[in-house]
Amino acid sequence: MDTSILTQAHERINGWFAASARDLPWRRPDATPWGIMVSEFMLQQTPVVRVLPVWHEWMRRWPTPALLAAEPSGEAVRAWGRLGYPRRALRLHAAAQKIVEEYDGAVPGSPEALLSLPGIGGYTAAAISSFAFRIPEVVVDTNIRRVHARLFTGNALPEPSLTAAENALAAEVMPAEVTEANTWNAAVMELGAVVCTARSPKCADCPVLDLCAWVAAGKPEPHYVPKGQSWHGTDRQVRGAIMGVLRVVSAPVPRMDLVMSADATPPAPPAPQDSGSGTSTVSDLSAQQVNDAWTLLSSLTADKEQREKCLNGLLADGLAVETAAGVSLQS
DNA sequence: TAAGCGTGGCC
DNA sequence: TGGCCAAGCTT
Repeated sequence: MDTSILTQAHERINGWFAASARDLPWRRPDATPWGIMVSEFMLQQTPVVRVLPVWHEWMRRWPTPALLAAEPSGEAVRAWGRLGYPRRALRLHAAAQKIVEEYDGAVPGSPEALLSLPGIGGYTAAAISSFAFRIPEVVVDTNIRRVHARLFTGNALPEPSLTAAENALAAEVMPAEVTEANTWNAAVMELGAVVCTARSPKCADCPVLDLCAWVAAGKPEPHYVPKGQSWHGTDRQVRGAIMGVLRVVSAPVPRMDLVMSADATPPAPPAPQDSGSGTSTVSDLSAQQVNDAWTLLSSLTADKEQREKCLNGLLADGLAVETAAGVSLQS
């Protein structure tokens, strides 16, 4: 790698970040390691705009790992809302418990300790180390991989799955100086998120347009066809619809109601409990939400067998529990 | 290693 | 309209 190219890329991309980065709450000086960790969990496969309101609510409700750890995991799953991949909420809750038990309630600063927590893999461990503790780990996410693929390799897209070569390249192009390296991690990610996007990149706004190997090569097409995610009729769709019901009801739902909801004679939708004590957050949820979730579940073209399989999967994953009264989130 | 795992906005 | 895509992790 040409060192003068690298030096220019460092200066320009970090300069661009300083001038035009989005003002995100987990990037502010008052952001805590816990707040940054929560944001990293939520941002796994989920866009910033959808994370923002949920992150604020979590920080208001659970400003420390100990406060989250003290609640049932079902509360975390419920508060996860519609961010998707609710297992992340379960793992974040479990991670908070481990932080309390093994790290005295403080998010650990070492990449190795972070990696030992549930739901934290290579990317998230490096990201928390760099963003929260200013340890210049090599951060490699999908945005960074795409920027590297275009700017340095000359490809339209990164490889289908993370390769050793991509990791090596990411390490090679990191600035040597600590502060500059940490900024670089955030800056390249930001560039990929807002300028060097997957579809229709905004090259006119790019601070390294004239350095870009992909542009120099005439923007060749991707060297492979990305395989799309199917959705209609999948287990994921059914699981999501079941979770959608469980999130908005306050009482356990009989197993057979969940399994048979699409039949010719669907059972009545479960009604929300009366608020009574006034302390339940569930009581704030409207009957409309319950009705919508139930309608969605009922509308799916899934047979009894698939519903049963999906429900059992959710129970096996710990996203739901079953008692004599029926199925509910963990409480 | 590849498949499985939610959700909603965008073009 | 519908496939594509988003700060991945786990098995």
